[in-house]
Amino acid sequence: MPVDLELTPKQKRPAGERCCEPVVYPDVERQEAERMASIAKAIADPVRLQLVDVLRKHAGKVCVCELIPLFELSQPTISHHLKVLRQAGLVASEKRGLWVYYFVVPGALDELAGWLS
Amino acid sequence: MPVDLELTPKQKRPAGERCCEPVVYPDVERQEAERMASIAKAIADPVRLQLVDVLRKHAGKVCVCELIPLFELSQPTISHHLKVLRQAGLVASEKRGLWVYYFVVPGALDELAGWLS
DNA sequence: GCTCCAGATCGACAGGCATCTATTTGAGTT
DNA sequence: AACTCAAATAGATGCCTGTCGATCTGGAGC
Repeated sequence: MPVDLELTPKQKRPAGERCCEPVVYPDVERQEAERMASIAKAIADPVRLQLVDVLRKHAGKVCVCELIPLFELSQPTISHHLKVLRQAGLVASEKRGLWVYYFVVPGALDELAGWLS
Repeated sequence: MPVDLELTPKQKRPAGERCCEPVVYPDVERQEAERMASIAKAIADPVRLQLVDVLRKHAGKVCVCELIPLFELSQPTISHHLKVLRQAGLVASEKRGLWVYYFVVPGALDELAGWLS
């Protein structure tokens, strides 16, 4: 995403005319925006948002086999969504015997939550 | 997105065995999840996130011509991103003479912000 | 009317994504 | 070793999305 935050000089405008306030620029830097956007992207799917919701509300760690029947989706699809969440750093997993337990990474949502509020 | 929140019966498991807690389900209903996911999707792009950031931090309304030079992107691309934000109900616009002014719709981020915190 | 400018829309293209079925992996169990 | 089961991976498919250049729209001013 080629975003440039070095403010490029304002476009020429008819002499003495402005359409609004002088110059406006984001408080949030590009890197920060990219980080938060990637978190937002991870929860930008209803299934993933609900997965995170379940994991958050449930204090402990939750087994994948408990998550699958919550949705009318195939096991690989749920596995895929969990992978997306893992790669975004939002959740992590731990294998115990045959089963794999997922949990929300503490603080992972904080930056975005802070910006939104 | 075919998400079913009617909890489907748990899968069969070897008698007397469970991998974890009985049953877990989301606090957030499907409709709610879809609404919040669509908001998340709108800010799931660094450019759009920064656009919202500018509009939020800047109390008043901001002219499109002020937004364009903030990014190294073509005018149609910025226009497209603003349209996405508009369709998500996150921003609104108002035409005054030649120029179009955008602003954040009050409260539009509240539901998602609340869930995240 | 004609011209000029700001912004939106159109059409195209490349890359990304959600979903599926089929298969593989890896840990227990017999 | 052979079998079973949970979860991950692979590969395919159809749709969605970010970007661009070109064009359209509609208000201002001559």
